[in-house]
Amino acid sequence: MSVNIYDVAKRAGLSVVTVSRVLNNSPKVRDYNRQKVLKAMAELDYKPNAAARNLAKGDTGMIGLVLPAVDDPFISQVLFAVERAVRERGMFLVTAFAASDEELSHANPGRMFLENRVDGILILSPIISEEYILELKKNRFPFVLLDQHHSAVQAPSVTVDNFYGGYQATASLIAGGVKRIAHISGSTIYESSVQRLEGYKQALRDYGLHIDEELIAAGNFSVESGYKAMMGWIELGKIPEAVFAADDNTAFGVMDAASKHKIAIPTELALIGYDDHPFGSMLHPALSTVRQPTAALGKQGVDLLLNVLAGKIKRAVTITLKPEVVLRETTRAINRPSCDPNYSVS
Amino acid sequence: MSVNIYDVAKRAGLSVVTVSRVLNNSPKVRDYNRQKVLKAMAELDYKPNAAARNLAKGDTGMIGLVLPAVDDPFISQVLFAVERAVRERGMFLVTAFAASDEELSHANPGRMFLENRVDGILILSPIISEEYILELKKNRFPFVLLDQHHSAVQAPSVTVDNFYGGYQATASLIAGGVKRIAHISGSTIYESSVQRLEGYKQALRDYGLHIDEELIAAGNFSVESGYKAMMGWIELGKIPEAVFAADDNTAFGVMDAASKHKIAIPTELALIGYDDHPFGSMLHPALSTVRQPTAALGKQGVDLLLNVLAGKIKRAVTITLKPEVVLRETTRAINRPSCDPNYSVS
DNA sequence: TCCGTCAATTAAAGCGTTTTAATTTAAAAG
DNA sequence: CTTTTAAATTAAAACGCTTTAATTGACGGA
Repeated sequence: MSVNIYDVAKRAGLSVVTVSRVLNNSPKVRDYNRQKVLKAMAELDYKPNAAARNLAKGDTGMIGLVLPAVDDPFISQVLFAVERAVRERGMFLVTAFAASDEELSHANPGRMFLENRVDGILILSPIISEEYILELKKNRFPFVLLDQHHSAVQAPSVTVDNFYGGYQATASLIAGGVKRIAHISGSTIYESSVQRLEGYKQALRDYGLHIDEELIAAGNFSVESGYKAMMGWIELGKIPEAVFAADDNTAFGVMDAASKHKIAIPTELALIGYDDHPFGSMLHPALSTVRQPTAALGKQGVDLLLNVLAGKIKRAVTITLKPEVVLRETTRAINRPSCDPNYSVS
Repeated sequence: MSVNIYDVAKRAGLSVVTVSRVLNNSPKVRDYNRQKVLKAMAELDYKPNAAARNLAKGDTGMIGLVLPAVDDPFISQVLFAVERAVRERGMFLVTAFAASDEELSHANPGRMFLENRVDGILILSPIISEEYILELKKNRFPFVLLDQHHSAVQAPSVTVDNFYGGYQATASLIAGGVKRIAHISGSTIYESSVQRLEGYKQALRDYGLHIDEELIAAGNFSVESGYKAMMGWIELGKIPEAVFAADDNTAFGVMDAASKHKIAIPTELALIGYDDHPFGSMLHPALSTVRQPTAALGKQGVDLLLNVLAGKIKRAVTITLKPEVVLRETTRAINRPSCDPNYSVS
């Protein structure tokens, strides 16, 4: 049916091993013969059979990525970075989305390693169950955790320092000369939310500012939660001078509420988000934010997994990356006149 | 090293074929024996080797998806739908993102079929080159086009009726009692943009409205392009009564500009976008839009490809799906008082 | 009791590669 | 010109499963 390595060998007048060597660009093939093989391949339109190669070599050349099925720029960016890194290493990416934790633990990712479909998996889902991770460990299936601290279980992982991000975001607000700084948190089931909140608190403490629990609202990484929190403060007549939102979505909600009540940003209200959502830079005023190293997260995650696969990793190493504050127009920078008309809104 | 089918057979006291039959749940295994096999598998923690199965069966159990690496809800939603459909059919999804057309044509997707990594591929990228498609056809590699009309090349595809969407969006604006309706198009290199524009024009014609070329702005599916277009009309003193934006991003830009100039939506300016971006429903006012059947697109795409793989498809069929107008607060519906204070902005 | 039939099982070949070990060829050294 | 060494090639086994064809076994009818 389809042309195989024997057909190529016959056409080239050489043995299959020579053909195989060319396929795996082994150095021990005379250049003259290599050309003959290449020519035969081209003439026959030969395509190596991946299954056969995998079987013989004992690996799959594929990496699995488990991630939540949510349309979020952070997730997307990491996904792109992982795919690119995997591709650049000559491998392929198999994606397994999980709508729920339940689905995640049992359906696809399970099959992915139960059927030996991939050489190893990366797990981006923040709500992966400990049980699932333990199962992977028990089965000695290679994996790396992305952006999650699983304190209970030792596992190789690449994370982003959310405490640092929260601290820096708050500090950059403080640097604008503002004192009553509110925070709208993300869902507290995520460790990242908790860390950002802690960073916020620590910054306030370090700069001698009061921590007002009434200015800490519980959000859930949604536009709506930001809108509601801000509306709550407005209705209470307790409008903060600045808001550190747990993510940009939340910040967009704050902007929406502020715009509705003619609260000028950043003169009356300074604002900073988190995640560097692409929309942020297009709004007027443009949203200050904390940019996560998504590209590095993806790339280093893949590298770490590859090292695990190569057996180069002894213990459960954790790589921690630092996010970066991006100041745009919703914050008042130190050197920026706070009443510059360019920064007033509508 | 790892436990294989022979180990299971030995443990169960049966032959490998019986074990294989159980694996493929063939009916011709006595239930008593099936239990023995299952028990042995569990005891030995047996995991079938996918490569070996693929080699023996002649397929890979994998579907490839080629798509652009852009963070866009439409893309994400189709991706989720495809992954789910693929998973539900017991297969796996291999994703290949392409940052550019160049990268798309030559790098990953090429390898995907050159190495027989997948049984077939779905192509979501709107800017796939004709050359690439022809190469797939020439190689008789099974594929299905998603959301793209490739008039030049006959190929099985699932598309969404953008003309219809543009027409309905415009018609819904007209139904609100508005006459001077502007349009901000998407990049005209996309057939979808052209179709939406044509639908818009046809609606104007059908309702006896004048087509004013000055009210047709060239956008590119970005917040910025919407902002600029709207600002352009404002500066020209030629503010339309309504805008049909080629996508929600563009509409967000329009809202931003309107808010900056205290133009009330929908009383002074009615607005409708396209794509049903999750943000749209969270804004105040909530954005009216055209929802694309992303779930159906993904699912039917997979089904069509599977039919192609099964050899059930004779000619290059094209399935066309219809989008759906979602009216929220930025449009004035017929039965809705156009001056209701709830709909005025800031 | 024997034979035929059907169902269930087994033996063996094959899927397309890689890889180890053995062999041939070429080149260099004596 | 022979021998030694290295380089390149070849033969054959292995990877783990599926599948075709052959075999065994059980059962009922004559």
